[in-house]
This record gives sequence, C-alpha cells and structure tokens, in this order.
Amino acid sequence: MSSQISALPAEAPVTSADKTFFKLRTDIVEGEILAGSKLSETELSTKYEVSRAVIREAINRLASCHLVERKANVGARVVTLSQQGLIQLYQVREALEGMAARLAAYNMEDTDIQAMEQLLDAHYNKVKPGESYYQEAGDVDFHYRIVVGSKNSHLISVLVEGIYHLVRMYRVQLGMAGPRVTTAFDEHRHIVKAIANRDGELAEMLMRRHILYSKNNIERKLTN
Amino acid sequence: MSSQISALPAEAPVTSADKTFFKLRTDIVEGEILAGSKLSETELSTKYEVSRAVIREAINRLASCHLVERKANVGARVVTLSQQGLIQLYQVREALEGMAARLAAYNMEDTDIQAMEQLLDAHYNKVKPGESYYQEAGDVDFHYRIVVGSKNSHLISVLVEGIYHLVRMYRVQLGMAGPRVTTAFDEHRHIVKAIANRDGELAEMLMRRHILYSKNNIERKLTN
DNA sequence: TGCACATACATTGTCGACAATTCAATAATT
DNA sequence: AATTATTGAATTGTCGACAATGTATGTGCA
Repeated sequence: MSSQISALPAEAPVTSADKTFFKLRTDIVEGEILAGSKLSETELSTKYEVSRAVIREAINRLASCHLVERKANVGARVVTLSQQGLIQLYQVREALEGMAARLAAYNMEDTDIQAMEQLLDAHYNKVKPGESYYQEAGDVDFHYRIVVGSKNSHLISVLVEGIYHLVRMYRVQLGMAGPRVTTAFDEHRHIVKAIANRDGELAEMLMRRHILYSKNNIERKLTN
Repeated sequence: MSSQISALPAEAPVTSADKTFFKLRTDIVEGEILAGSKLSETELSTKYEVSRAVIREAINRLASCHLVERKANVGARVVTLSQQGLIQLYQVREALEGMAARLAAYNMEDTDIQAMEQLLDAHYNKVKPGESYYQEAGDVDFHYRIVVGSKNSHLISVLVEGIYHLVRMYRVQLGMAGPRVTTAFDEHRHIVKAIANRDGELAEMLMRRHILYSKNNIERKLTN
C-alpha cells in the first residue's frame, strides 16, 4: 500500500493548534463528531486536553473550510449534509477542476505527466484483478495531481484545503464508496491524454463531464 | 450616490474581533498597510487598541482570505502583489463566475433579474454624460448580484469573502481604475440578457469571455 | 578570517481568569 | 391564561501573563 507513487504534501502540524485542527477535522469528516452537532469549546478543551484558545483557533480554521458554521456569541456547529449541499459542492468542483485541468495542460511538467500515466497503469493493474482497491485513494490522488499541476495557488488551496475534505465527508457519511470504478477509469485516461497533448480546452471539457457524471451518479444513489 | 438600488449584505461586525478584522482588511486592501510588510501582533495590538488575542483572530481570518500569509512561530506578512498572482486570480474568477452566471440563469428570481436590468439602465444614463462613474461600484455590484443569484453558497463565499477583496487590492494598489467602461458595459448587457432567457450555457460563456477580456486588458496595462 | 556554538532578545504560542452575551426558567403583570 | 420582565446559569469573547520558539548578536576556536 505504501510503495505507491504518491505526491501528497504531508502538511506537517507544528503547533498545538495545528494538531488539534487536524484531529478535529478528521473526527468531523469521519463522522466521529456527528454532523450538525454543537461544538462546545470547554467540552472540546477537556476532551483534547488543550486550552480553550487553541480550540477556538481550530474551530475558526474549520469554519474557514466550511466544515463548521460559527455564530457570534452563540457557538459553532458542524455543518449538516444535504443533497442540495452536495450538488452545490459538485458544481464548484466542476468549475474549478475543469479550469485546473486546462491549466495543467499548459503548466504541468512532462515528468509529472509521465508519472501520472504510470499511476494510472498501476491502478489499472490493481483494479483488473477484481479488487476495487482503486476506489478512494486512487481517485483522490488523480484529481489531486491535476490540481497541483495547474500551478495556480488559489485553485490548489480552495480545492485541497476546502472542498476535498467536504467531499470526503459526504462520501464517508452518506456511504458512497468509490463511485463508478471502471467507467471513471477510462475517463481519467482520456483526461491525462488531453493534458499530455497540451490540449487545455479538451482537458477542461473532459474533466467537467467527468465530474458531472460523478454528480449524476451520486444523485441517483441518494434519490433511490 | 446612496439612492442606488444596491443589494449588498452589509455584513455587520458584532464582536470586537470582527471590527478589527474589517479595519485590518480595508487597511490592507487600500494599501494603508503596505503589501509584503510584516504584521507584528504586539504592534497592531497597541495600534488598534485591542488585546493580542483579537489581533491573532483577525490575522487568522485574513490568512483564510489569502490577504496575509502566516508561518508558524514566525509571523504573518501581507501578501505581495505580482502580475502572475493577478493572472492566477483572474483564472479562478473566470471559472467561478462563469459557473455563477450559468447557475444564475437557472436559479435567479425574475424580480432580481429585472432589478439588474434597471441597474444597468441607471448606470447607462450615468456613464453616457461622460462621467466615468460606472467604474468601480457599478462593476462590483453587477458581478456581485450574479454571484448571489447563483444561490450557491460555496461560490458566494469564495468570491465575495475571498477573491473580490484581493481583486480590489490589485485594483487600488496597481492603480487600475475601472477598466474598459464602455465595452464592458455592452458585455454586461449581453450577459443579463442570456440570464433573462434562462440560457445558462451562453451566460457562462459570455461571462468567461468578459473576464478573459478584463484580464487581457489589465495584462496589457501592466506590461506596457 | 571564517565558521560553529552559545547567549540574549524579541516574537509567537498557550494558558487560566474575568467580562459580556445568550438562553431558559421563573416570576410578575394585564 | 397569555405575555412580558427578571433573574440566573452556561457559554462565548477578551484580556494579561507565562512558556516556547526563532532570530540576531557576540564569543571562542580552528
């Protein structure tokens, strides 16, 4: 599992507020802390064994990620998940990742493109035997590399620090295991090919359709 | 100046940290605090007459808006402006506001569309006499209404709370007064018409081109 | 002279206590 | 009885002090 050619940044938490922020974030995303529940500062302060100040900072950062909503003099609550919210999230993804694919076609290094092709090969060999191992990590890694390849810092931060965590929260809590393994795989292949050809327009179009399909697929599952 | 049909939310600062955040933000955007300068917590604490805790919270929020960059155990600096940064900003705008125009075509209320048409009429009458009054407020108001009309909360928050302030900072500090008054006006008209016709695809395309033109125009001014 | 290390200073990070606000339960009034 | 005040507990907001980290100065050694 760890011999993978992954290029995640491994944002290392240095300060105590960092660590608490990361812990709180995973606890919220994984559903350890229930969606919609109230975040009491004193309570969390004792639970995570840090002062209220660091809890407050962590909560503020979670609010910036749209994982919690804070009201002045009232408190903070974990966001509630709704079908409409998920749809809105995918609308933003479509716009931003489409642009990311276009920019990646212009700005991504040749070596990084090759590495991505190898990544897809590796995933292909793993998904062929029937294992649906591809599901989570592979999909995330693919999208992540393209976003980083755009070399646009705003794009990167909004998606990586914000939207992706929310998407994952929906995936985990609404129990949508890696969607459309086989068909999505071909779509990934085409997107990479467009990027390798430096065809930004096509790359954007394919990426937008890819995400649109994902959205429709999920909507179908939820409405069922 | 105040009889305008404006629909800004007037986000009211309630807590002391709110007020400090707003003050700091305008001071940074207007260039009162120089781009690239260091933000000393103790110094700001005395200057704004609040405790270091509220300064810290304000700075953290500014960091979330990408107006300052913070390093752990080192401090925070106001972002530096660069041509590349501005281009990247406009790339994100193109993607997000394009999607916003599309969604506005689907979701905006009829009455709001009519109000926007009236707004353009009012601006047209003011810009005709030769006054270039349209420049700042009019353009902002136009884009703002469309974004809000998308009814997509993520879109709204990223643009209104984040990107627009940075764009304004560039406008103010690089001295780019309201760009392309007359031609931009026609583009606005066409976009509104597409939205009124509920043609999301066209609205998105026109908005993207509108922003692309803006970007090219600014690039030309900066490279000169 | 140049470099490594140690020390002192300044700045950020963390903490506990106090002040201000909200919300609910209770009492008072029409 | 319904509605408005009031009071109280609980929570958030703010503050000043202390701890930890980073930076710069200066000292010793090769």
